[in-house]
Amino acid sequence: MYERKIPLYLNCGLDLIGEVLYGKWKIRLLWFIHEGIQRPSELHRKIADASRRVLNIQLKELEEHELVSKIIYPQVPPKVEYSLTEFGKTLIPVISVLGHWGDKNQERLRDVILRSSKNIPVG
Amino acid sequence: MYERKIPLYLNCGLDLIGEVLYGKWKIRLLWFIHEGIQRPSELHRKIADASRRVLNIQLKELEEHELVSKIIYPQVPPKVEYSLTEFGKTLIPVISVLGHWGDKNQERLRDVILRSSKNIPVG
DNA sequence: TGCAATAGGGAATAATTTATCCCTATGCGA
DNA sequence: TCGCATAGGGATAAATTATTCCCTATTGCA
Repeated sequence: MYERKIPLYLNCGLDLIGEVLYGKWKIRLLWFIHEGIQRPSELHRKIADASRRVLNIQLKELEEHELVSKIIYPQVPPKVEYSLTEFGKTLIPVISVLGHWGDKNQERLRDVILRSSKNIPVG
Repeated sequence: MYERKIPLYLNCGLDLIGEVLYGKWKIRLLWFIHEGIQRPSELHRKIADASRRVLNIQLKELEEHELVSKIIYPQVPPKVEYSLTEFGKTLIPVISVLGHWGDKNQERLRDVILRSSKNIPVG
């Protein structure tokens, strides 16, 4: 397992929420699970850009952080279902706020992000 | 300059806000600037854990994303001041929501994060 | 039998992000 | 003159995160 070399910063609320939400696909995972997409294979299909591997790893972290819970049905072929814990559900309004801000400012954001990524000076 | 090899995902609002807020120190920078700490040297002192270099880079990205604006006073020794743009100010309530959730759940978060980072199974 | 679907781990590598170190430049005060 | 403060860039190394590829196992279906 990977061992951190730079310590975590857990001083304030912003550090803490950052720690559990930081990860390329985590917010999306939480959101899709919230929307009822609960089986790993479905999540993989929905988030096709991500490698299966990372999704598994990030799901496990979400579980360790008690944001989602996992039920393994003793069947073959295997069946697994994720759902939000009560704690995880409290994050949904927070994620909503993020999403709304992004949606509301879509055009401008797309514009500045693309311009910045191409390193075009601000006109 | 670094050239991306994996394309950006700019589909929904969550992707977009992620793109501008992703970066180890960006939220903190926005917050401190919001609180009136505006000169680079002050920001460096406040965020002492970060290397000066990255702060400069992330400030420049925030500027390219039109969240902060920069005034360079033609003086020696140089004087520079950052402030939030109108657009940047609209992010403050969003960051507040993040911070509040983190503050409210401080203890639990600290607990699960530390446990997870030490790879101790959920008891 | 051969292949798809299911869930997921190991190892190695690539991509990306941060950190470290050193350099420029100027005026002020000891 | 020496050293500090100011702001910030270049090159390179280190740390972190994500991707790719390959492997396990079982049942059902053609």
